[in-house]
Amino acid sequence: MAGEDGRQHRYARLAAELADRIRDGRLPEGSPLPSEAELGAEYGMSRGSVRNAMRLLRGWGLVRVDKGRGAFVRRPRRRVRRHATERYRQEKQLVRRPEYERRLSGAVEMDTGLPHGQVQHRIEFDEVDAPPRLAHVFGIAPGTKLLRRRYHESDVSDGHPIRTGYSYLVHDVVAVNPDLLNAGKEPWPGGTMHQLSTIGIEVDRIVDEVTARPPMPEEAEVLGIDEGVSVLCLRKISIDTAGQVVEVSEIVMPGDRTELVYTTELPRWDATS
Amino acid sequence: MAGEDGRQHRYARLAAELADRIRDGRLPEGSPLPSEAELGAEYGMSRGSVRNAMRLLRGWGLVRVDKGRGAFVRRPRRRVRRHATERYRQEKQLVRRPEYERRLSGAVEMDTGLPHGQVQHRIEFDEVDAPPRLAHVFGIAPGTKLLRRRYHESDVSDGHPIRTGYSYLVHDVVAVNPDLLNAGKEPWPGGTMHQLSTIGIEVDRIVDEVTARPPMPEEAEVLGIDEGVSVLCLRKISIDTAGQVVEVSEIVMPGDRTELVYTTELPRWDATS
DNA sequence: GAGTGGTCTAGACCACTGT
DNA sequence: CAGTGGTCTAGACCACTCC
Repeated sequence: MAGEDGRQHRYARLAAELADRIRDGRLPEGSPLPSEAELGAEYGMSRGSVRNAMRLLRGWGLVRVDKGRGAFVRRPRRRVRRHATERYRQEKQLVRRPEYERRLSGAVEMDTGLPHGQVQHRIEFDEVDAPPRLAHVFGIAPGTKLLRRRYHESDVSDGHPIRTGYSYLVHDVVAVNPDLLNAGKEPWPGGTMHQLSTIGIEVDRIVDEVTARPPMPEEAEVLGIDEGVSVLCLRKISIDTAGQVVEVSEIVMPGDRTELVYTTELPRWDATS
Repeated sequence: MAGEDGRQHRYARLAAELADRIRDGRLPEGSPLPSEAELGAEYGMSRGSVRNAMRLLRGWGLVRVDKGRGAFVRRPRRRVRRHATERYRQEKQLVRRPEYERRLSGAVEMDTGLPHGQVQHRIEFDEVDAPPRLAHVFGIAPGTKLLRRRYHESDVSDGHPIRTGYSYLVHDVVAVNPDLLNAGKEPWPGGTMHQLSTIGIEVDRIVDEVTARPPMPEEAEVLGIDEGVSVLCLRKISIDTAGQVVEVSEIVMPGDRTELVYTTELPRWDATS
């Protein structure tokens, strides 16, 4: 796998060489790499080529770089496992529970898979005209007023951002309950599904669309990742019992510390129900 | 969003500028970009900086580069939508259908969401000793012999690779039916779930773990994407009715043309069943 | 102030594409 | 053949961190 590829570019070979050193422990976790200048001298390459190698290593998640300090072997990131399937079902069940109970098992914590109280939350509300891509999903006219809620969530223990994104609701639909337009009411005990229940909406199913891409510069900054790392994009579409799309969330998560988990139960062959 | 960020680096500004030109149609789909030399002259930047900008644009999926020809505005890729939830349920139901029917609705086609007959398939079999990460998932001793099946799938219409990856089965378990060790029997009508049914295994549920990262060089080559594009990684774990893990698939898909779709049905509040 | 990585420059050679 | 992007070099200045 990491053989002697004679016909490779120098920077790719250097990256592979360093990756091997890291994987077999010759460069242990947390230890500093030689500086770019040193590597250049050691391997007889210009700094530009060394930097190309470093770009690969950072993308692979093997190396972290602190500006002004140096490059370090990254300890494998603890991934936040987001058990989407179970989490959605729990959130719906929770809607029917009393408020003190909803308060205890915050929807946000379920969402991220982190222990209770471990998630720091930030929300901003505003209103936007539905762009075509959203109007199409909601089945409404482009330009219809939407309530847009921007979320930032981060892990309290290390301050690392976990996800950021937008949740969209049709403004005039949720305006029936003015509390839903009030950012001061967030985080709402029981989450969005409970919010929707206050205006008589029961969510019937949730469709998650998952894609991946490199981060836009702004996302890289907000999520605290660098250019070379991927992001997981989740578009979560909630559909009510009438088949109407009631919420669309567009969520961006750092690819190097996120894992989305979906469970599909399969009907038994011998089951009669 | 694409405002005048005065304090940005030159290559980032150039990338943003070109991205704007593309998004508002001044650089239409399929049209060639100015060459790196021309851009450098036009904006008074060195070629290195222009290349940094191009690297961003390629990562964002806005620009495709043909070596020796030039850079072109990429038409948005038609994404292959993989309806995982429905696909798994269909595959299980299909197991109970007669062979001619299984043959018609090939599991592979369901898997990719492409029309029937649109998927080109390649498979290689071999045997490996279970590495710790797989032994742990299977609940077996590290070193236990596994049957490893490597898949390559591509779209017949344009030849683009769709996914590649490995499927692992415990060798001694599937060896009960020698046909399952025979690569010549692939593609198997009805897919892996039917294969497992021939040795008395009923799959009860499937757990999908989804992550994202930049491609390894070998994956970039196999999938026909370049360094800057992300890959979606899917680890699919099949669990039988006894709770035993029976198959682990590790699949890599090009992030710029793949979309994973999961549907979560939520029990009705007023339902009695 | 010395060392680090991030950016930028101005050259060079190469493999590949079109003609 | 000329033109393209991919690689590589040898310099430079900057902002930042650590001492």
